Amino acid sequence: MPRVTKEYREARRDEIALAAVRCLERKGVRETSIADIVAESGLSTGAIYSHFTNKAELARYIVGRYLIIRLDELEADGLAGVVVPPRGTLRAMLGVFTTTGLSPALVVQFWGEAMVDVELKAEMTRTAAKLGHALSTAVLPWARARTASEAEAVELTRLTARTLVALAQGYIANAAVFGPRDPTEYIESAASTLSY
Amino acid sequence: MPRVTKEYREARRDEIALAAVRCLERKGVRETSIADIVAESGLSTGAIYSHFTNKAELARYIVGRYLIIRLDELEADGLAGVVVPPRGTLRAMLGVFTTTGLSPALVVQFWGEAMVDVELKAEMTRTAAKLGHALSTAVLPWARARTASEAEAVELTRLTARTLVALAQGYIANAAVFGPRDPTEYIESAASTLSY
DNA sequence: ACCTGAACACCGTTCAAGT
DNA sequence: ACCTGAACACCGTTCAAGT
Repeated sequence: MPRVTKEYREARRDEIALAAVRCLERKGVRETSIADIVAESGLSTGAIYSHFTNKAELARYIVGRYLIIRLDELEADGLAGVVVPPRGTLRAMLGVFTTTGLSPALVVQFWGEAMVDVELKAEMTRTAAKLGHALSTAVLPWARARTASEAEAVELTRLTARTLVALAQGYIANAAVFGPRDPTEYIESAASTLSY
Repeated sequence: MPRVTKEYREARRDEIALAAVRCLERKGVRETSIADIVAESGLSTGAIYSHFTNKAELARYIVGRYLIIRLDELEADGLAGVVVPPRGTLRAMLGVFTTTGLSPALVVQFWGEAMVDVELKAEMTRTAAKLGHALSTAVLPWARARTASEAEAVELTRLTARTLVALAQGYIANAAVFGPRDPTEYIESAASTLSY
C-alpha cells in the first residue's frame, strides 16, 4: 500500500489547483506567480512542486479539469433521439458556459498560452474532443432528419460540430474583449446577419 | 529643432517593433525576452528602453500599428453606396485577414495579454473602433435597403458590425486552436448551421 | 540626445535537509 | 513520501557613464 492514498494526492492537487484558479481569476495567467499560489494555498513552494512538475503542468491540469463544459443534458437528448436544431444546441452550450466554469477572460488567456505551449494545446484538443463528442451526439438526430444516408448525416454532424465550436469561440472572445452579451441576442443577430 | 528628427525616431521605433514581431511570430509573446529582441535588432537593452518605456508599451505599439485590418476597398464601396450583403463583408474581412497582418496564433495571444493589461485592452478597443467604422460604412447601404428609417438603418448597422466582429473572432480563434479553415466554407457552414 | 552594458529586484525551479 | 525554504539561473528594468 502507498504511504498516502490516491485520494489524498488527488485532493491535494485540487486544493492547489483551486487556489491557483482563484489567483488566475484575480490577477490573470501572466501575473500570477508561484509565490501568489503559495500564499493563497498556505503551502510551500516545494509542496507545490512535489505535486506538479512545473507551472505549465499545473495550467494543463486546470484546463483539463475545469475548462470542460458539461453538456450531459444535450447528450442525453441526442442519445434519446430528440431532434434539437443546431441553434438550440448552441444556445444550450453558451448558457452552460455563462453560468459555470471559467470566465471568458481566463479562457482567452489559456487559448493564448496554448499557442506557445504544445502540451497545453494537446490538453485543450483533448478537452475539445470531449466537447465535440457531446455536440455530435446532440446534433446527430437533427442531421439524420435532414439527410438521406447515415454517412451523409455523420459528415454533416462533423462539420456542424466544428462550426458550433467556432461560433462559441467567437462569442467568448467577443465577450472577453468587448464585454458581456446576451447569448440569445448574439445567436439571433448572427443568424440574421449570415442569412444575407 | 530637435537633435534627431521625428522621422528618425519613428523609423527606429519601427525597426525595433519589426524585430520584435519576428521574435513574437517565432517564439510567442510569453517566450520572447527583451534579450531576444536585443539580439534580433542588433541594438542594446538601453537603446530599446530609450524608445519604449517598457515591454508592455512595445506590445501596445505593435497592436496599434500591425493589428489593423485594412478594409479600404469595402469602405470605398460603402461610401459609394454599393449594396454588399453582410456575408460579403465578412468574406472580404476574413480574406484580408488571411493574406496580411499577424498570424491567428499571435492575435489570440494578444487578446490574452489584453485581459490582464488595461492599456493594451484600451489600444485594442481603439483599433477595433477603426475596424467597426470600416465595417459600418460597408454595411450601411445594405441596412438602408432593408429598413424604413435612417435611425433603424443605423441601429441595424451597429448590431451587425458587432456580430461581424464576433464571427471574425470565432474564425480566428478556431483557426488558431484547430488549424486553418477555408473562410468561404466557414461562412457557408455557419450560415447553414444557424438557419435551423 | 541617444546609446552602452553592468547592476538590481523578482520569478520559476531545484535540492539538501527535516518529519 | 511529503514537505520546507534557502539557493540558483534567468528576465525585465534602471542608471551611471560614454559619444
